[in-house]
Amino acid sequence: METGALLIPATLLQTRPMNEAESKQEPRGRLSATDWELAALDVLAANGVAAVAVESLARTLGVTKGSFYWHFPTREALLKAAIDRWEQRDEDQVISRVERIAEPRERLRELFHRVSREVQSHLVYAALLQASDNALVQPVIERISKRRLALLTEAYAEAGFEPLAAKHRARLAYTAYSGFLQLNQRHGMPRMDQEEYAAYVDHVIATLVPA
Amino acid sequence: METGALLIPATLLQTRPMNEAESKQEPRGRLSATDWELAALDVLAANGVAAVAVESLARTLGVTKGSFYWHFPTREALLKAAIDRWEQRDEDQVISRVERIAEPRERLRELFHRVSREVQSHLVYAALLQASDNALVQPVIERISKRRLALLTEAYAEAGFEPLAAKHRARLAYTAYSGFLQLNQRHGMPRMDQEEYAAYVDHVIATLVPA
DNA sequence: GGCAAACCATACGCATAAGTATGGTCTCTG
DNA sequence: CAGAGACCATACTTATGCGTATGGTTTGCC
Repeated sequence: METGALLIPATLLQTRPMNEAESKQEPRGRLSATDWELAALDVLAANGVAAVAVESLARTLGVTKGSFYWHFPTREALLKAAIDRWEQRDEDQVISRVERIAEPRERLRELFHRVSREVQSHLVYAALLQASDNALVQPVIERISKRRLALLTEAYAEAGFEPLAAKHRARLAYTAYSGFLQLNQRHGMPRMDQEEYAAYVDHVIATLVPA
Repeated sequence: METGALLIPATLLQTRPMNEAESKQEPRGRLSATDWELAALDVLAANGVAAVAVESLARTLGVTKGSFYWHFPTREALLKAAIDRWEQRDEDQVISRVERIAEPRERLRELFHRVSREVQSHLVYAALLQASDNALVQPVIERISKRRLALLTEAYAEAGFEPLAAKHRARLAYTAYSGFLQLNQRHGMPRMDQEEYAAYVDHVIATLVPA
């Protein structure tokens, strides 16, 4: 049903062909709405919601505002389009991918590992969390939280937890996840290296997933 | 151990005498720098860092900008003063208070309970976390994170954890804490009622603190 | 090759919020 | 009770960033 590497957003891995001098001005002919959305996701992941500004984006795309307002009526529209794209492309695929695993404990372990594998792929989510007071992103992260929480809760329930205990453990796991994102991306806490990080993930799994 | 009153910042509980019509304009004579700092902490807790604006603050204090710029050279100065006040008043007291408990497991449990007792008292910290990209608050939350993480790590180590395991468990506990703040204050996730919340805290303690 | 439509540049308007300049009023103290 | 310093109001200036108006250039297509 799905193809392999779709888990990781193209924008985050720079899969998009880096044809001309990508650093700044890259005058690759005309632009489409999609180009703007991808660029928006890039700066969203790198610098947060507030950094998604039309004049700034236009500069990095080698054009001016005039271009932008042909493709989008407003900045909000771009933000919404970009977030929608991200949400459907990444979010839905993580869910559907993990949901297929029958054994609940294995499903949980896989979920934790997936989340940990490519931290980069969660920069957008971290940025959205950070800007959750924004009227546009608030419903998004609320929706995503509900969905992921439900996934976790069900897995724990299937793994033998009492309904309430499953709910609590799911909440614990999910808050640990988003707290980790918040404290590691772009600030705070001493950054971990690769093996320390792997060891940490193992510890989390050992602690939060029943043997 | 119900000394909890000191835990909760005065600003959050409105301990300050509510002499005249506090809702809006409250013309209580002249103002001091401290008044501005307390008011700043109020809106900081209620509406985040961005909401700490001088004209807005002036309105709620019943004065104009002219007053503000007599007490402070800049908005940043106010923010720094307010955060400093909060950090020293609240943060130091939680630490020093909990550090006195000799038994490590009891110390951990007390820490979790303290944190959970008055969610209100952590609105400021949640607001700071949210604005951690701000150049002023970034070092603050970094400093606080290090301190709290060290406290947790030491407690786990004393409780018999291997050094690395203690570090990991501490990180897990701390990220769960800040993730919880992030997802509950002012957005996201369905709000919990009182008893569900208490049950959740118990679950967290049972899961993260060794028996 | 010429005309629409798609795409873009330039030059504005406008709102917000910080910060400045200047002069007023209160209050304490000698 | 008078003057000095503390406190505040009013009226600016300035910077940023969204959005608009208008016209220019490119591209697909007959």
